[in-house]
Amino acid sequence: MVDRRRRAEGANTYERILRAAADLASLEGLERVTIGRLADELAMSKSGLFAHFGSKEELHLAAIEAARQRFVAAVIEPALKAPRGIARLEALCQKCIDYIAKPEFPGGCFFDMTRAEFHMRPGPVRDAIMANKQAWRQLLVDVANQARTQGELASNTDTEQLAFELEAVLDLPSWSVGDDSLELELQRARRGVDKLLGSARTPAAQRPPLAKRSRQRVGG
Amino acid sequence: MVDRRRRAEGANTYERILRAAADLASLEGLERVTIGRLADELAMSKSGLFAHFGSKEELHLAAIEAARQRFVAAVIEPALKAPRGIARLEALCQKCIDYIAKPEFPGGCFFDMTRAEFHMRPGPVRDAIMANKQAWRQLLVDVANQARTQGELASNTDTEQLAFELEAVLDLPSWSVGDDSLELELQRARRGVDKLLGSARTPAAQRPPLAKRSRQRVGG
DNA sequence: CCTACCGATCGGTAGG
DNA sequence: CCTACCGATCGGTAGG
Repeated sequence: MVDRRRRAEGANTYERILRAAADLASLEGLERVTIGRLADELAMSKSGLFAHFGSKEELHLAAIEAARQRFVAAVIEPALKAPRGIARLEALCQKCIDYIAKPEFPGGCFFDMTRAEFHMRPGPVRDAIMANKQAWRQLLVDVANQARTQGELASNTDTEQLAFELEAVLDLPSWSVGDDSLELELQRARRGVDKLLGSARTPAAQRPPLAKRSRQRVGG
Repeated sequence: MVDRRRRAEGANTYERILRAAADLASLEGLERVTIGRLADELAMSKSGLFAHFGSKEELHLAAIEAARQRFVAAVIEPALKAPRGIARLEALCQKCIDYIAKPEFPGGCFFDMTRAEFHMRPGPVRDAIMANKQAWRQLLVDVANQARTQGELASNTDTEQLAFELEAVLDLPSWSVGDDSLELELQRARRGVDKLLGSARTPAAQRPPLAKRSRQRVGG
């Protein structure tokens, strides 16, 4: 039964370890992703688990890479189906909110959590986390620039400022995961995104607000 | 020399422990504020330090209370010197940015860090951290309500939405403390605050933007 | 405030 | 992938 399920999920041990590691990191931070706790959770011996990695730091780096792939699959790939420009920028924001609403990681956003934990701890782990957050910011800037070039955002739009503001409202609800306030905070994030895009949008590029749409079409 | 300095700072052992605990928590999280590390840093024995508290959880709770007092002294008390309403709301935002720019805590905001760390870990520590964050949000709402009542914010302003958006842009620069991007992120936060207050402000309540003022008068 | 100590857990290794 | 083990550190206690 267990063997069948494992085969059906196509998850080998290495992948199962990294999934459990990223999930646990989103709940309590990478610091608490210890070899002993993971081994217990996966019903393995410590050394059996550890043998997949050269060190705890290598386990952390592998968990970050696994989390990156999950974020890309949950947020970026679906949003890239939307046409270039304002529709794609909106889709990125919507998918990012969905990714917290129906948590890909049980504790909220893996990268918000680990950035908080490691931002003052120099080393490869910090660098990998920060590189992912910077790539996300840059993606927002790039897609906003496309929208501006296409005439969907006002020509004087400061797209780096806009990306900062979008990231700010998209990040905040992470800390309400597991709390009664989550739905309200997510709705405020949706409205915040709408306000930011609405005020930068040119009249020709008006669309119904995110906060009032129950589902968004992202097909391209 | 050391004795003289201690007396001059008026810091007894208990206060010194809690200051070091909150500082370290802002850098690496409360999890890493261990009795052994604190004792080393303060040149005390583990048990001598531990004797001030009933448990590690009590130490954590005391550190949170000490951090609250430092936040109040650094941000809230100075801002409350500004007159009620929009000036006070602006002063709260400015002082909150200053509190990251010239860090009261070496790792950025103690409460941003510990909220990330504990939001999914039920218990008194989580509750105390969340209560502080909620009180800050509610203060923003209350002061915004005063501004609206005084006719400085448009009568249809959703002050809970505004407080969410202000908190979002004020929180984000915390994660750039210790990074080259800090100054730029702080400037974006200032501009974000200006945009939010500017678009909610009534024409009668226009003021020069935060982002362009080198210093703000907060006297009442 | 100290020394001395407890069992549990940490990251990691030896050897298979 | 396992058992068995290492020294270091954890939170906490005994006794002064």
